Parts: sequence; C-alpha cells; structure tokens
Amino acid sequence: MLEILECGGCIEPAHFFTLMRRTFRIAHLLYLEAEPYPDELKICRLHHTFGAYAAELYLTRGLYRIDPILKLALGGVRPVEWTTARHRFPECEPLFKTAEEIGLSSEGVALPLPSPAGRMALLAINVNMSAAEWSIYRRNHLRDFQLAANLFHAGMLENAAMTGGLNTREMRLTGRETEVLTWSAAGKSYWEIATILGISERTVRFFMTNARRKLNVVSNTQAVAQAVRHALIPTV
Amino acid sequence: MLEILECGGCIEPAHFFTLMRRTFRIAHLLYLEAEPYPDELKICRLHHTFGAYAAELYLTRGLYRIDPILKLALGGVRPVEWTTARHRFPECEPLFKTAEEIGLSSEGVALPLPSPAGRMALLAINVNMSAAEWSIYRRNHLRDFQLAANLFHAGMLENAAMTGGLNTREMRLTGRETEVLTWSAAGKSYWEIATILGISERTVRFFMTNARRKLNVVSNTQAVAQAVRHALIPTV
DNA sequence: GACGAAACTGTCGGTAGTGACAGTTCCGGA
DNA sequence: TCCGGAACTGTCACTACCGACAGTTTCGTC
Repeated sequence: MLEILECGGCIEPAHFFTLMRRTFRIAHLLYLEAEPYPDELKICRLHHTFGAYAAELYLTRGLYRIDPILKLALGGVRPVEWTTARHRFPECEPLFKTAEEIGLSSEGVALPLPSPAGRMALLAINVNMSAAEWSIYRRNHLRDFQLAANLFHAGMLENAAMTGGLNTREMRLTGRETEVLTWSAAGKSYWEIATILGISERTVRFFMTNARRKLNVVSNTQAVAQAVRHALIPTV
Repeated sequence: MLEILECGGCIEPAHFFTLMRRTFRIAHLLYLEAEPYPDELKICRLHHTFGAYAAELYLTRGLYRIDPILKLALGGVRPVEWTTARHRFPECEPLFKTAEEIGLSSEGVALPLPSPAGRMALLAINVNMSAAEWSIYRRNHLRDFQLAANLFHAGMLENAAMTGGLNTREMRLTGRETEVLTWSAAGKSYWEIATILGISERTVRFFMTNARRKLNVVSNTQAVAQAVRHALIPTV
C-alpha cells in the first residue's frame, strides 16, 4: 500500500481512505488543509468519512471552536492523541459527548502535516477499539500512519499544484512588493523605504497598495502580519 | 526507540544520531532547519555526523548551491531519494563526486519536516549499502525513519521554545497589549479596537505604545511583525 | 508588433497613527 | 502599609498612511 502512495498512484481521497480502512483497522479518517487566520480558520480542503450527519452536528453545535485536536495538530508537529487532548482540555467534553451520541469512538490520533506557505494540514485517524487495544495497535502502526499520511498529503499538494494554481497565482507577490513589505515589517516608513530602494515615495506606496490588494487586507500592518504568517517575506 | 522519542526523551541531536545508527543500518545523518529566502537559505540549526572535513568541503566548494536534495526536501513534502535527485539534476554531479572522494555513499533519503512560521527542516539519512540492498531496506524502514524524524524534530522545536525563554521574559506582553496587537494584526484601527474591547481609543493607543516599547520597535507594523514571528499573538 | 506584467511617478484630501504633556483606579505581593 | 504593575483616560500637534485620480517605461513572450 505504501508503495502505491509513493508512486503517486493515489490522489483521490476516497480511494486513499478506502485503502487505509482496508489495510488497517481504522474506523474513520479525516484530512484537513487549512490556512490560519487571526480570528478564524480558512479551510482549503476537507475530506472525511464521518458522514454528513456528524459533519452537520460538528458545524451547527460549533464544536470546531472547542476542538483541541485542531488547535494542537495545526499548531504543532507531534502526533496528537485524542484522549490526551481530551484530558488536557476539559472544555472540549461536548465534542466527545457528541461523538459518543452518534456512536463514534473517542480513540484516535491526529498527524500534523507540513505545508508550504504557512498552511497547515492534518490527517486524523479514528479507530474503534478499546484503549488497551489501541495503545498496542498504535505502537505498531503509528509509523505506517505517519508515512502514509505524508505521502498522501504530498500527492494532494502536487495535484493541487498541477490543477489549480489560481490561489498561488493570485497571491504571488512581485519582487518589489516583497521588498517594501519586508522593509515595512522592519519598521521603515514610506520615505525611508523609498530612500533605501532608490525610488520615489509614491512608488513605494504603489507597491504596498498592490501587496494589500493581493493579500486582501486593509492596512500595511495586516499585510505584514499575513506576509510573516505565510512566510512571504524573510524573517529578520 | 520510537517510544523514547515520543516521550520527548531525546532532545540531544548527538544522542538521537547515535540511537538511530545503533538501531538501523545508517551510515550518517544530517538534521537541518533553515529559513528560505528569495535568493539564499538562512541556516537556523544544523547537526550532522559527516564530520568536519566533509562539512568544510561542502562549504568551500560551494556544493550547497547545487545540492538538489536541499531544494527538493526544503520545498516539498515527499521523501527525496538521493539517487533520484542525482539523476534529475545532472549539474549536481560535483556533489556526489566529492562524496565519493571522501568515501561517502551516494545512497540515502531526505525527509522533509514541517515547521511553523515558514521555516523548513529536513532529516537526511545516508546508508552504506548497495542500491539493491537499500531498495529493500528502505521499503521496510522508511516509515520508521519518517516517524523518528518527525518526533525528533518535534522535540527540537519544543526544546527551542523552552530555552528561547530569555526573549519571552523581557518581551512579555500583558493581556491587553496582546489583544490590541492581535486586532491590529487583523487590520483593525484604533477606533475599531476600542469599540471591540469596550474601552477608549486613547487606552488602545496606550497599550499599543507599551507594546512597541517592550518589543523595542518604532511602528505598529513592526510590532505586529515581531509579535507574529515570536508567536506572541495567536495565529489562529 | 501587440500584449501583459512589472516597475515606476505625480497630486489631493481625508483618516490613522505617534509622541509628549499629565493624570486616576485597582489589585496583589513585600 | 506601601509599592509596583496593570488597566484606564484626556488633549495637542505632527507625521504617516491610504484611496482615488491619471499616467510612462521597460521587459519578455506570443
């Protein structure tokens, strides 16, 4: 199975999920790719096997706001054990209560996945077994999950790069736009940037305006925040 | 071994490398964390077992500029096979020639690792076996390498977050300072932030001024850039 | 040669940010 | 009890930013 993934043969989420469930004792899978924003999370891609009803409950009850797995997996690097997350964040009980209501297990693990340009992704794996069983199973197969997740994610990213680069094309900053943003992030004023780059102050403003438009923000401050978050400008 | 890593018991690179070489048939390891710049690469952390002579050759001969493994692993998600990279980039022959000169094998794999804030990292694994042997060995143990790499990387990042507390102590922001910075990073004006927080505009400016002073910067834009970079304000 | 993308420039009027002046209130620790 | 830190507020003058107006030039690709 891992060979199939490595050769890029599996870019269809449904196919990958089926393969995973057939190969391992997995109940459900969820793949999420998102962009972190100041006040929310912009979901770029979402595939899962939990079904429409579970998804509806998750959304209508606002469970995504308390989901500790999202916070931990999208912010970190280490695999996130569901039960560990549950114990560390008591306020997320409604989430697990809801899961139990509709007959979903609370055992599982979420694997953070690397993404370029500040995006984050995760593959969550839900199993239907006792805690003891899961502990052993996890020890044996976490490495398989991790590699499979990485390869699948790589396939998804490559596929996205192939088919729809519209996001990347829109958001791509030109050389000058990157430069003025970088200097602005360094605390320079328009006049200073103009002097540094040897161009007129008006031109600096022109580049900054274009950068703001491309980043879809309303102020230089917000533009710089976005640029730093998405690694569009170098860190000093 | 993987359990040791998962419990965060191995944060010393030398220790991890020894453990890896003892557990697997690995000749050399290299861990690199870097920040991608438009035209160059800023190395944040580098640990390896290739020895000083190899490192010197690598630097003096400028091999880092043609190294395809750096490009592929720091830009992608998929594990990079050394021989594949070699065939795809004929201009990197000097690199492998140099490796052979000093008795290093050309078989290996580089694993990209996720990092927050736009940084990239990789763990390169070099083995001393024939192509056929490596092919089989790799099939069996790539998943182990991937998981071990991820866990080690997680440990490194967590450790960095711990020890880098000297900045945090000096730069510690109060609750309100963090709030106003967060809203400013979201593109809100003083008036808007004042309305949101239910305080006067003057007070927002007061907090912002304090934040600027603590961060030792001259503008709100620079303060937000610093705050985002140092993760002083929430990303999500 | 046409075309688009990037780099570049000028002016005006309004709004937002910045520093410096000078305060009050509340709370927890020495 | 005193003290420091955090939260909070007012006013003034200056500077920086920002949107909308309307352009030129240069470069590489088709």
